[in-house]
Amino acid sequence: MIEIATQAGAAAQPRTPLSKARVLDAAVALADEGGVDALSMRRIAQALGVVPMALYKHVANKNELLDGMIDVVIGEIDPPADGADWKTAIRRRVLSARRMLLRHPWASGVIESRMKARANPTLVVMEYLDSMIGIFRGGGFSIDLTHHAMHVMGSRLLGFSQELFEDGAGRDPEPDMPPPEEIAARFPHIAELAMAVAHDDESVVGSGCDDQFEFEFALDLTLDGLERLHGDP
Amino acid sequence: MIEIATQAGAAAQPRTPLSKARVLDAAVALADEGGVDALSMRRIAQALGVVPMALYKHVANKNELLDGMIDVVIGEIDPPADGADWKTAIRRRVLSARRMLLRHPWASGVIESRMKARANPTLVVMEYLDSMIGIFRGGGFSIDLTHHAMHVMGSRLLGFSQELFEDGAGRDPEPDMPPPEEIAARFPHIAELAMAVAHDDESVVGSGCDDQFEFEFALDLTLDGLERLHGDP
DNA sequence: ACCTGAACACCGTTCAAGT
DNA sequence: ACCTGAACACCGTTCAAGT
Repeated sequence: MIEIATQAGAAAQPRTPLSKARVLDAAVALADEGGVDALSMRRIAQALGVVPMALYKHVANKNELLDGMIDVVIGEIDPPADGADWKTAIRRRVLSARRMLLRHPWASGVIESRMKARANPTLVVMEYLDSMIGIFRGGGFSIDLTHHAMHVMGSRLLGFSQELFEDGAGRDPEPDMPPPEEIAARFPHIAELAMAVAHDDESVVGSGCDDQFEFEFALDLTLDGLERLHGDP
Repeated sequence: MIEIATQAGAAAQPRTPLSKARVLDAAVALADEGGVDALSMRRIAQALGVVPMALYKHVANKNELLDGMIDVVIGEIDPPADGADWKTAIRRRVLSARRMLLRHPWASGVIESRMKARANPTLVVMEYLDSMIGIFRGGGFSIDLTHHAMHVMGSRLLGFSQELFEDGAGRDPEPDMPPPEEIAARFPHIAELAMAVAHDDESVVGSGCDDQFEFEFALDLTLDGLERLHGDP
């Protein structure tokens, strides 16, 4: 009876044994809902009903955990559509990657921080890059142009927007900020642009700026540029 | 005598009173030499010969410190060259920003993390953006095209390379990485590219890839694309 | 042999005690 | 009134003690 009672009590925390996949899934879920700041070894362990040290049996350290989380989300990107020309194949895959990033807003920051830390790309990321290179090569790009294309695309290959600022809506008004009219007077060009954009599409609430449109605009400008270089060498 | 001895002892730590500028300069210097991970309130205080809490008289918290550091390095970017057409004016300024980023490798990460935190851009950053918008407008860009141009340029306006990976040289060989020949077999397109690049310019040691050239290549492809949109609407 | 609690060396920031 | 040391609530990770 004592054993049964103990098992009933243990049923609150999952009985399925810990695995690397379960640790990574818990970490991704935690980051999805609370952002990357809410991600700590202690908190992942708590979510799994496990003592913090138990995690270190499945991931060597936090960096390996982050790499594993990257692999999980990269795996969500659609495989390359076959039969399409290089331009639409690249385009579709990048847009799929962007949808993944919108589901996992923490991912771009984690990927970037792992790059800055001079970490090696994971095998999953290399697989992704290899397949992207293959699309350019299959489209008839020379090795040199493919090399340049990979640099030109850069993080956009993974759906990064490369914008300076995120959507401005829902930002805390800072106390030391001058009032809007003074801002407008000091930065006339920003004010002019903000006015025009706000007036342009009144339908969209918030930023008054269609992120998806701007992303595709920039992506197409880049792909068109590459196509031109590919066409007349 | 005791007072003199005390002053002589105090001469080891700077006697000039603390100011926001001195705090920021110390923080920038610390980040320049040790990276952003070496940056902590406690360590800045130590470098200034001051108790940690003394910093909070000049910066409200660490976020305000980071914003101040951003302002310091943005201030190092050359002012816009007047008399030049829009394209060379933008080009020169972006290249100046890139030189700044190479001097302060931590800056891009700090700027990005402040963006992700949905912080408002500082007045110094807004001044920079306002002047960049002004260059496009002065070059005859319509409001709409200027708006798109600012999105297309994105973080490249501040000299960001937007590359997926930094220079691969000097990276720790990870233990779980397969041997090079297996990598080459699993990722044939990457291998082909790496071989070609390494063979291409044997003069450059390390990555075998000219970062400055690739940056300008991508920048010019973008500016050419904008010029084309500007020219034939 | 395995698991894990306590401990270590940090961190940003608060707060009360001391001058 | 001002300054600051100790303390708080964290963090990733080590390590020895207990089973």
